[in-house]
Amino acid sequence: MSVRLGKQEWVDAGLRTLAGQGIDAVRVERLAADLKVTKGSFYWHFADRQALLVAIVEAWKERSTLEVIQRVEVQGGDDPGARLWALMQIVFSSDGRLDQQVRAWAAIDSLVRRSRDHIDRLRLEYVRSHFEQLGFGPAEAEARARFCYQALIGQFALGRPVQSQGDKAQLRMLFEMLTRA
Amino acid sequence: MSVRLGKQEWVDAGLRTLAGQGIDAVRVERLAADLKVTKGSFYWHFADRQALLVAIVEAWKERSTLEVIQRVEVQGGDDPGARLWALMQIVFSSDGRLDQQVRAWAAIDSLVRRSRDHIDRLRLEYVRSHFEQLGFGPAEAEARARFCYQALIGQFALGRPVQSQGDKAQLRMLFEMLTRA
DNA sequence: CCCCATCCATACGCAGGCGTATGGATGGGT
DNA sequence: ACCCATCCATACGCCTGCGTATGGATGGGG
Repeated sequence: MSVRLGKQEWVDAGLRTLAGQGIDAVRVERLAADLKVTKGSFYWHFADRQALLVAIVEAWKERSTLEVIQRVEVQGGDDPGARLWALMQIVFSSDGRLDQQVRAWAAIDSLVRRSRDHIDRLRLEYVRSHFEQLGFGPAEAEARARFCYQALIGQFALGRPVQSQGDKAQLRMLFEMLTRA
Repeated sequence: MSVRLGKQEWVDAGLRTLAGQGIDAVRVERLAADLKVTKGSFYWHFADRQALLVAIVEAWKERSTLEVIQRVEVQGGDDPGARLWALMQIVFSSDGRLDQQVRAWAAIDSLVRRSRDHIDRLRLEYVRSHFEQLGFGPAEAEARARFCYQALIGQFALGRPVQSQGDKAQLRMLFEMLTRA
């Protein structure tokens, strides 16, 4: 045999399909074709399709936030302003298709909605802490963090990641607007 | 007979289902059950499912923007600042589920993507004109409008329309941040 | 060497959804 | 009264996808 599969490969394939085609394209026979096996393999690793969907949400929860935070901690340095700017640059130029499809899914499935809410709270708290370190009061930090995070998610939904030089200039304007007392 | 149906009823039912369950739940036999007819009716009015989907996108394009602009023109008054504030209040407290599902759909279907891009340009231009009337230069107005619009779309994706008094206070902070020189 | 655990292929029944074919029902015009 | 256009119901064939049952392949431990 070439390679035996584990649950992980199925979850990864599911995440790829979810990001590109939406949750409804995540079907076991389709993934099996992508992985060049039959669904006999799938039903060895999973009880049913729903079990895969749950595993996909869990994987999204684990990966979606931690990896960004880690990149920020590495690139950002000590200054909270610099860290916030690094965070915005990283996250505003990232893909976001997976995030968007998870959200569309959350609007339909209440289980996914709970996971999304949890992740949103984590991320918002992370952003909020930066504004707090910049000296803003509780209400101000909360509002600015929310606006910053909403603008990010909105950019995902608009389907236009920051790439051009003009986009970057606009992003800098946003940063300065958000950090100006 | 109770009432004979036209294309309009099917499109309306499609929009309702799209907003609540996503585009993949928009299936002709399902809508037929909702409308208490059989799909014999559907295939009288439409060539196939794809024709309905096209009609749904067109209906979204027509309704999604004009009705908001009309409400703003009525409520807003003459002052561009007041009109912008009215726009934000109206639109940030609206539902947004349809908008979100259209965007998730646009991420998959290139035809829908073109319609979405068109609508986004229209709305952005409308918001931008307000900032221009407030005295901001081209680049400033463009950037502020974009962030305002992104924050709105992001709120839709977060699934939390403005309702509480605290939400409203935060929205006011956003307004003042966006309109402050 | 062989046996058992692990992993996958094949084949089946079932359900849901698409599109078509055909026949009824209804109502307005003449 | 009749007829025709409009609209809908019913029934069918087809395909896709889920979940199950069963048997085959592979590889490591006794």
